Amino acid sequence: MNPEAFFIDQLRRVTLRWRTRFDAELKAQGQTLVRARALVYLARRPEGMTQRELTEQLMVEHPTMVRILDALEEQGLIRREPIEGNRRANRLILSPAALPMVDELEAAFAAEAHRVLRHVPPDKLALATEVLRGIAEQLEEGA
Amino acid sequence: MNPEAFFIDQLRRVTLRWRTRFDAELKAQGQTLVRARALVYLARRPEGMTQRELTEQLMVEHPTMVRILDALEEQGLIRREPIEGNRRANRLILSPAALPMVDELEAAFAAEAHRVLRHVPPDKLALATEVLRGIAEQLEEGA
DNA sequence: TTGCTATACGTAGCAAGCTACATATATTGC
DNA sequence: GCAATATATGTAGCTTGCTACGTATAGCAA
Repeated sequence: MNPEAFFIDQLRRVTLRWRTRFDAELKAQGQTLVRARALVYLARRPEGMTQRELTEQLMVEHPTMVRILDALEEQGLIRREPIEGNRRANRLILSPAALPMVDELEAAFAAEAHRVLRHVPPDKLALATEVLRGIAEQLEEGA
Repeated sequence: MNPEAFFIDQLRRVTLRWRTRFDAELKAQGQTLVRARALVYLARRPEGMTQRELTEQLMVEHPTMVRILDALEEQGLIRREPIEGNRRANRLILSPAALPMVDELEAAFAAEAHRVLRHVPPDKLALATEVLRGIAEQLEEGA
């Protein structure tokens, strides 16, 4: 296998394994990786944000977001609130009940990330990150 | 966001964007990224292999593989052949009709990979690959 | 040989990606 | 002001991941 193909294989491998591991860890709390990410991003913005903004930050397509939010709303962790003066957008607000869970999720995420990445020297991690960021931009330019 | 979290975000971003792009390119041929990968691996082994072997090579779980193979069999590109002396395993065989498509797919994959990765210097790509491989192993050890 | 365990494949059902299409509301340009 | 366009959200339906469970066959050990 050529180096480019092998790189792509490893990418897929790590991304999926990470998701699987984290989903398994969160299962007890009834959460998943993406839903946890959504909650964490929302917690950083107490004044709330629209679905569109959250969709961009999480880098998913909007139908995916709709379902994530449906699930979180069902769990009583967020609500979609009408925005005065803008009847097509919603403001997403974290329920007070969600705050302790968000702290737990954030801690679990950081701990797990560190457990998985602890053997990677910081300079190599930085370089790999930079390579990935460059590729992502290349992909998003459509080029 | 801390460097570890940012790294993980970039990982997900690149992996998904790559899959989306490649799926879109293959749509005209009625194929997808995983199915193409399956065909390419099978083409490298004219004597065929069992589902278990292919499952390991593609790094998916076996129910995922079952569905991929169902689709490919439906398209007439492969067949599951009984193995003499082993009544539980199947030998997967590529149909002769699939060979030209496999060549196309392999060429498309290589071309697209190169288009996306051409701006990454080989030494950096190698380093990033090595980082990813290390992380994957860490993840697979369960540690 | 008989029964336990391991292996190979399959089915069911869920989550999370995606595209394509639908609906309602804003915005903009004439 | 009205028509055309753009934006925000939602729905439908597909693929690909996964886990959990089912079934048949192989292998091994008492």
